[in-house]
Amino acid sequence: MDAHRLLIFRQIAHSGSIAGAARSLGWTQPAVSQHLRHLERQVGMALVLRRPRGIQLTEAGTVLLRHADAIATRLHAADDDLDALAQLREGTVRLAAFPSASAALVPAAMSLLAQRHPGMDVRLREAEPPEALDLLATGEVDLALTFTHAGEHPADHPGLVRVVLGEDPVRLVLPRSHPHAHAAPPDQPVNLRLLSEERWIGGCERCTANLLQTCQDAGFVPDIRHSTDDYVVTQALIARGLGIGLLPQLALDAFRNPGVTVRVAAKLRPRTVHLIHHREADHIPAVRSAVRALHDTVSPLPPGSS
Amino acid sequence: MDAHRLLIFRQIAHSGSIAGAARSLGWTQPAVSQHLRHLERQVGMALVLRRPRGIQLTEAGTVLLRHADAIATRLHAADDDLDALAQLREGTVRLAAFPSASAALVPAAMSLLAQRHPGMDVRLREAEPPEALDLLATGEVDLALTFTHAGEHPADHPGLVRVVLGEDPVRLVLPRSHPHAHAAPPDQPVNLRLLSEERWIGGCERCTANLLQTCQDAGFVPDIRHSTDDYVVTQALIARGLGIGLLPQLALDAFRNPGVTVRVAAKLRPRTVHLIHHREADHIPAVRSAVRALHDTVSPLPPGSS
DNA sequence: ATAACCCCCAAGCAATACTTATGGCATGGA
DNA sequence: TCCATGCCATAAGTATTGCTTGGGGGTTAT
Repeated sequence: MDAHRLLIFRQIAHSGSIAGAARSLGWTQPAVSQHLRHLERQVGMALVLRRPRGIQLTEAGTVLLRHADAIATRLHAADDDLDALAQLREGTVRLAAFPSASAALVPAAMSLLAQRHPGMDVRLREAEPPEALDLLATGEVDLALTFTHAGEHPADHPGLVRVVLGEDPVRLVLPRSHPHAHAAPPDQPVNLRLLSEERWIGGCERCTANLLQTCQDAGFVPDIRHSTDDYVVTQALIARGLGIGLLPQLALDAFRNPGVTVRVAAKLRPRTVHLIHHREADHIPAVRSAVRALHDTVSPLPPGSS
Repeated sequence: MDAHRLLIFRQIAHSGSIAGAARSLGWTQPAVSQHLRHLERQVGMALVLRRPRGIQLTEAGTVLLRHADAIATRLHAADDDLDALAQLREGTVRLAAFPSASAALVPAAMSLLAQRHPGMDVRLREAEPPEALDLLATGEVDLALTFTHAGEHPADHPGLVRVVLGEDPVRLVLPRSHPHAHAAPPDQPVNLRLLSEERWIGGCERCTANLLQTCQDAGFVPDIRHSTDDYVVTQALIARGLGIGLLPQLALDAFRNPGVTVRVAAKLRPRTVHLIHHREADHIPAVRSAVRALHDTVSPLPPGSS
């Protein structure tokens, strides 16, 4: 059964004549006539009676018209649904992000997105970068927020595109009572070398690797006493004087223990935050708008553009 | 929304890859690939993600697939319905017939039809020939049984086909006690001239016209005392000796009053029974089968053929 | 009677649909 | 590691399809 011809037949049935259908289709009459003839040959039965003032449906034609109407309705429904997705009255984005971004960056972006497109549905899943990549590769999420530290070159998956969303500076975190906490103006970098005898707190696997690399650049090997990938725990330990550590600005934006002081330090290289998505993301409205919202959250529009 | 491409997309979605869809369609891979590209361009969104081992649906693709499946189901349902009509597991025929045919011929044909195609639905409407033609012309019935007397040439409507179904002999009907009722062997024609002084009973308008013509051929003008188009009434009148008349064999097959005798007579010309249908009737299975059944009822198959 | 409205058929041209040919990329086994 | 195999895409050529043009027949209304 040829769906296209079925819809032409529907036009014929509704307009009551072949010529009428041709008019409403913007065609000539023989064009429609030929389609009808082919359709009737295919089904092996007459679908209409040709009468002087137009056509009249046979029983088979009546039966077929019902189906044709149902199909036309479905096609319109499909158009409407796709239109809703295109105009972002609906649409889902599934996003995987690492913890500190999930806490600080993503909520802001989601809020911006909800404001722009109230009908959209954003779903966040917290995941460390390697897992986030897997989720993206298996299609469980549409977007992944990851980070790399300086010198790290990211593992790439086929079919995925990586764009730099921004830089996340790494800060030195000290107890409020620490001698270096207020030794100089807040914006003057601390020399890490002076902290080589401190007890340090490591973070996640890759953060700890970064800590080791940074200290090596500064000329010493840190004495890592504790390890946690939870920046609340890290700050709690620091506030109690159990060690000092490095934390990215995103984590500090998300949470700040009043018992700690944050300082910039020499040799601290920022980590890079990446946004990863499918090659086709530009052509998926919901994903595209989410990407835009994330970008706009990281680098807000210059003043004057509403 | 292009229904054809939508169904191709459905194949892609179900087979999980463009190449797979091409295989199941018997096409080459680029053919399917191009259709998908055109569809995606039309809807303005990506419908699938191209991944190394095949494709994966986007949100829009998932939405579209539901509609595509619904449409495919409808198309199959349409095929099934038409198939039922083609094979006469279903189907309706609306038939208009004049009274004596309705009583004698049509029930036999309907019974034959029911035996051949138990699922069929035949609907009879009794109507005199002129009305039957109108019903056919306005599409209220599919078939009309009419008759014409000798010399009458039938009014033709455009788009309708008239075929001769058979001849219906006209008989002389006398009271059982009438002098001519048994005056000679039953198959010897009576000379109408001998009945010129009788009282006659007329039938319907056209039957009465035929009576007048017949008598004129025989050389007299009949004395018509009563008129009825009901052959039961006619026979009741005759049985009571209130007149004599002419009746077609079909009417006598349908009903025979024991008080009358039927004779053949010279100059009596049979009436012709016509079957009228649309030009397209051959291509409407239900109508075609009804036409066949009527023919087979009038001229039964020669012995030896089941 | 002529105009207007149906419908059909046949032939020609233009758009579309499919094939062939080729290349890139990812995976899995020798 | 390299090659074989699977997926996909693009470009160009051909073949089919689809629509138009230009006939003609028929019925109805002015």
